[in-house]
Amino acid sequence: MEETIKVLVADDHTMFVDGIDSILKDEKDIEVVGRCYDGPSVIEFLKKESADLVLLDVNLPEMNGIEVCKIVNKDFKDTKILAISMFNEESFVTEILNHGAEGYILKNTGREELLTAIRTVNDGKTYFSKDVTQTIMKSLMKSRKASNSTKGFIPKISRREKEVLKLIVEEFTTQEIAKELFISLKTVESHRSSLLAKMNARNTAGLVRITMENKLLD
Amino acid sequence: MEETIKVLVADDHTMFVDGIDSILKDEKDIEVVGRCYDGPSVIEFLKKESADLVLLDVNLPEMNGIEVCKIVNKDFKDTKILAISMFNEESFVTEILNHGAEGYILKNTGREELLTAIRTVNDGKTYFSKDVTQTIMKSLMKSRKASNSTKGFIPKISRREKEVLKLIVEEFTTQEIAKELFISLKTVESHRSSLLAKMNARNTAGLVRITMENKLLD
DNA sequence: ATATAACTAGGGGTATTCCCCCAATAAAAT
DNA sequence: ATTTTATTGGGGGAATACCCCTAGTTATAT
Repeated sequence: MEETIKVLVADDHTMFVDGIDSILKDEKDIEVVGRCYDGPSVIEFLKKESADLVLLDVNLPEMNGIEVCKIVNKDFKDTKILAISMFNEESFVTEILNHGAEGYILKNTGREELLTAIRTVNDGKTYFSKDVTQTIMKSLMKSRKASNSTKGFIPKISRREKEVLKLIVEEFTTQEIAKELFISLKTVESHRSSLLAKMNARNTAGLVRITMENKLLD
Repeated sequence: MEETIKVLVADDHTMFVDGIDSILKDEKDIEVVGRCYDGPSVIEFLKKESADLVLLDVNLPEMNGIEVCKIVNKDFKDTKILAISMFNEESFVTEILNHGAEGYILKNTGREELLTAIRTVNDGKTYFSKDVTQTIMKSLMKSRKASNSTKGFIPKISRREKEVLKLIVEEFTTQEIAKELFISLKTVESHRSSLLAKMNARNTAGLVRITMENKLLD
C-alpha cells in the first residue's frame, strides 16, 4: 500500500475518539485527518478536506448517523462509510446499511478487527462484525416472514388516502378528518373503506398496525 | 510521585479498553495491570493481584457496576473505584456513588481529564466530570417533582391488560377478545378504557400507535 | 381517446367503540 | 392490618366506525 488511508473519526465521545486515535496512529498506512463530534461537522469537514473513509458513530448528536450517511453518499461519493455503534440493534444496522454504509462494526470490536475493517472497506469491499452478520441474518428472516404474513404487499396508497391514514394514526375521528381536509364525512368514510380493503385490515387497529409495521407514512 | 498507580480497566467494549490502554501507557506514573470484560472477572482479578484503582464501567454484563462496587468496597478497601459510563443518567450516578465509588466520569471525557480523574481519585479525593456534577445538582433540586415532561411515560400495564392490548392490535373486536379470554364483554370494555386512560389515548388508533412506538408487547 | 384509478359524496343500516355510572372479589403492596 | 391495584362484571346511552349500495367529476395512464 503506497498511499495512506485518510480517516475521519466521527463520534461524540471524546475519550473514544482519543482511543481510536491512539490505535490508528501506530499504523503507517492509516492517517486520522480529522475528528468530529457531531453530524454537521462531518459534512463541514468533507466540504473543505477529503477523506477516504469516515468512521461514523450511528448515534451522533444534532444529526444522526443515518442522515450523515445519506448526505455523504450523495455529495461525497469517493468517501466510504464504516459505521460503528455501541448497539447491535437490528433497526440501526439495517437502516444505515440501506443508506450506503459499507461496513458496520461494534464498539466492543478489538484493535485488530478495527484495522481489518478499515482496510477492507477502503478496498471497496464490505465488512461486518460477526455479531452484526448474525443480526442482519435475523432481520432478513423476519422481513421474509413479515412479507409472507401480509400476503403479498400493500397496493399503492394514493396521496389523499395517505393524508387520511396519517390523521387516523394521529387519533383523529372521521369527523375531525373531514374538517381538517375540508371534505365531507362520507368522503372520508369512503377513503377509510378503501384503506381497509387495500391494506386487508378489519378495523382501525389493523390500519394503524400495518401502517407502523410497513412505515407507510415515511 | 514515586510509585506507579496500578489501574484495572473493566469495560465490556474491547475497543474502549484498547483506547484507554493506549492513553495510559504513555503515562509514567500509571500502569494498567489488568483488563476485565465483565463484573465477576474484576472480583477474580482482585483476589489474585492488587490494584490501586478500578476504572469501572457502570453497565457491565453478568454483574453490573453497582454490584461490583459494593463487593470491592467491602472486600478490597484499598482499591478505589472510578466509575465510568456512556450515560449521564441520574439514577446510575447517584446509585453507584452511594455504593462507594470515589469518582464518576463520562466516556466523552477527554484524555487529560481522564488522567486528572485517575490521579485525583488515587490521592483519596473524589472526582466528578462537570456534566456529572450538574446532574447531581439537578437531582437534588427536583428530587420530588414528578416527571411530567417525560413525553413517553406510560404507567405500568397489567398482565391482563397486555393480553387484551395484544388482541386489539391483532384486530380482534371486543366480542372476540371476550371469547378468546373467556371473560365478559364488559370486562374487556373495562380493560379497554383502562388502557385508553393509562396510555392517554383517545381511541383504538392511539392504543395501537403507542403500543408500536413503545414496543409494549415485546 | 378511452379506459383506469382517484376524489368526491350521498342514503341507510348495523356493529363497535367509547363514555358515564356502578360494585364485588382477589391479589399485592404498604 | 390496611390500603391500593387488578380483575371481574353490569346497565344504559352517545359517538364512531364499518358495510352495503350508487354515482358524478377529475386526473392519469395506455
